Amino acid sequence: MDKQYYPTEIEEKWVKLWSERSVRNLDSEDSFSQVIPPPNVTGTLHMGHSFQYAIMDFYTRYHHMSGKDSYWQVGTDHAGIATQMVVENNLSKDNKNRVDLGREKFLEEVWKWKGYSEEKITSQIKRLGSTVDWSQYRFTLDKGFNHSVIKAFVELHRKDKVYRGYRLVNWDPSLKTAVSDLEVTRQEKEGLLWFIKYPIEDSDNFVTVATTRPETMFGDMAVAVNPEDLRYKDLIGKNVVLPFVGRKIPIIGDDYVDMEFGTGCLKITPGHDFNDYEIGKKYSLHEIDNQVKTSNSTSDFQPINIFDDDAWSNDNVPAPFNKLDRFKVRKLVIEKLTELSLLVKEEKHQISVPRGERSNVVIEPKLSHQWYVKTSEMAARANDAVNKGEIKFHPENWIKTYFNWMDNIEDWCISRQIWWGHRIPAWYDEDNNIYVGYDESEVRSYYKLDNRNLLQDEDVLDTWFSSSLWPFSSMGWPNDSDNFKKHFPTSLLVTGFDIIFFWVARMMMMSLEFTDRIPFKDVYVTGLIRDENGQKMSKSKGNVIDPLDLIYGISQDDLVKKRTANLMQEGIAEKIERKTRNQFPKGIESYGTDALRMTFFSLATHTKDISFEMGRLKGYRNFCTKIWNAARFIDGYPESNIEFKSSNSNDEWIQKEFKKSKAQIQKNIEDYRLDFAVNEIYDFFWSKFCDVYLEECKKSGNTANLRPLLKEILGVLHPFAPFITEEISSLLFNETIIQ
RNA sequence: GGGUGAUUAGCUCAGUUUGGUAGAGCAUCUCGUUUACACCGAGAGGGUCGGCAGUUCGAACCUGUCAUCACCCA
Repeated sequence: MDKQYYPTEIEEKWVKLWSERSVRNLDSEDSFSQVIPPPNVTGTLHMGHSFQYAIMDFYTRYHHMSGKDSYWQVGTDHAGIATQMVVENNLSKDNKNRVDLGREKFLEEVWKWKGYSEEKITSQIKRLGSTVDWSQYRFTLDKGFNHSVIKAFVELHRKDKVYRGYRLVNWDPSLKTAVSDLEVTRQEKEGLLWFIKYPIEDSDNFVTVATTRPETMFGDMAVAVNPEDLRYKDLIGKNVVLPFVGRKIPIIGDDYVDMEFGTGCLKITPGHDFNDYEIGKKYSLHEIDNQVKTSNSTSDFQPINIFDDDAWSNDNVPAPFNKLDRFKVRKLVIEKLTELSLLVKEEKHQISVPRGERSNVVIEPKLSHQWYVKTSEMAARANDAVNKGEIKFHPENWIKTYFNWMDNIEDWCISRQIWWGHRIPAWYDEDNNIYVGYDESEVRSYYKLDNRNLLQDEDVLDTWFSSSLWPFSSMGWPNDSDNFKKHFPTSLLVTGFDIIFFWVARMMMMSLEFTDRIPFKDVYVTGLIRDENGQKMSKSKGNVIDPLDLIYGISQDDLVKKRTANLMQEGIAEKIERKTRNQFPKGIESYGTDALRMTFFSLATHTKDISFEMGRLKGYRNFCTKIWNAARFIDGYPESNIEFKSSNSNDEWIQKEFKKSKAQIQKNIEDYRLDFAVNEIYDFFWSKFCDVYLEECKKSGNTANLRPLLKEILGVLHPFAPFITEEISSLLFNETIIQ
């Protein structure tokens, strides 16, 4: 044995072994199972993935060693919007774009990219020593998956739980697709509130409305005031004349209006604001002959849309304001209102700007036809399972976050106007009648259609729709596969708190809907890995650490190169370089996978922000060396008992301590407290086994129990540090720990 | 506006259903190269546990309140 432990070569040997065969106890009837949260095929894996996979691998190995058939479902996610964006960006470097290529050619390009990314990702998962079952690998857009997604959609539709609706959606004007509420992030910002005078019909008076979005005035269909508001009470029922447009719009009274805000007069733009939409619907606002009317019949409601798909003004907007980008429209509106002396003032105002999670472009609420999942009934069922304790969150506290969202859940918009994804199995005839089915011929027979022309919906499904089927679909559902029968529902789900809504909740709803069973029993919610200052790791902050660089080490120059390559923003490279050179004067040393794993375990506390700090890693690297050297020392005493036989007080003491530690570790593992568990094994091994027991053995010469004891300890240590324990086991005992 | 969480040693963090002497890793200091290990050993320093008030024989922990920060939902 070398004097020091050099992990990388040894690890690669075991990586090869574990990735070529599945680590399973197929004969066992006892199941432990989990599914990997399938990583997006958008690129490579980061610290957060490694962190979670370390935990998943821990439990897979732990339960495997207890004799169960421990099954870890592996796979990747097609990640619709995200992946399509990556490929589009790559194409744009060659001055090509999606539309020119056409749907078919473009999809070929995406599949090519998928292959590239998938290979990187799988090799990374392997490199961490993850004991997934590679023979069962799935992709969320493979043929079988498509079958289950179509089935899910069609069944939901036939149960009246999926419907097509025409309403306001969050529209991303750069991606030109609808996105769900969850895919919109809000940014607090100092903005302006404009006060605009609208002339009252047949009068010389005005009402002044306050708005943060003057450019939408062309879509205004009413002015609302609070009926209790003495200032405006008498105006209710009168009309104002919309400047530039001449449209007459009513002044309505509704207690939704906050009298304190602005002037107490609210312009109502149902086509471009979610709240206004609700008010517009309530009064069934509709335009006839340049005059907006109210009615009692909801079907009359007809919002005015003033923007195209790219958020440029359309023909409902008069010249010179039409055919312009929305921000130019705003500028021009302010200019012209000023000229007409209709602008009273502008005031600083905190606004929250909605942006697309992926594109970072300002979201424009837009009227369109989209597909929706009815969620209320499904959510109630999922909540039931949580309330009954069938599904448990660890830490328990996340249950609050879960309910906070589930209790206010809205219908889920699942159609996306992109190309990469599961095409929606809906067809339309020339009269725009809708037919939903497995394929065109099934549709024709199901609806008993003549040979009328049918066109399939161009849109694809939200990625999270397919992800929500992952726990059962990845195991073969709707077919009754062996894996599905044996390992579903799964035992454990390890995932980040950031996707409780996106994913965890939706899996619960879908699983109960389609299998009548919960998808998993325990949900281990992890925090998010951040840098040593608690900052999110991101390319633009230049603080990203690649887990592989911690395993292998990296020179300062290479690290700088890596962090400054392909930056989106200009001029930050220098700052990043300075910071990086300062923080890593000698680059990053090689620490090995076991040290990284144990560092992750020690960080798996009940906190949501996890600062990754090199000191920890160093501590566990030292620990690995300690393990190695202890084994090397013991290797020097070949005379040995076969089993531990207590013959003096030192033996008795260590036996007692070991028993205590084992019990403590087991409890911690069952409680999902790997931070406690790894502390315990560290303390036992170093402070008790090495510092006390080993030293006593040296003094007394009673060394016959060292080998059997070490062997037992290696077993306990294995799920924490699989590589070094296997290596020592094979060197000293000529056998492997994991069979 | 509603909700959640955080504030403990120079740094990063623990503090385990139920209050009882404040812990770890890294960093620092002293001594030590006696054959497992200097990625080591022996030892040391370092904390009014965010502030205030309360409950209690006793509070980092329970209650109230204030402050600062972070995140989520609208």
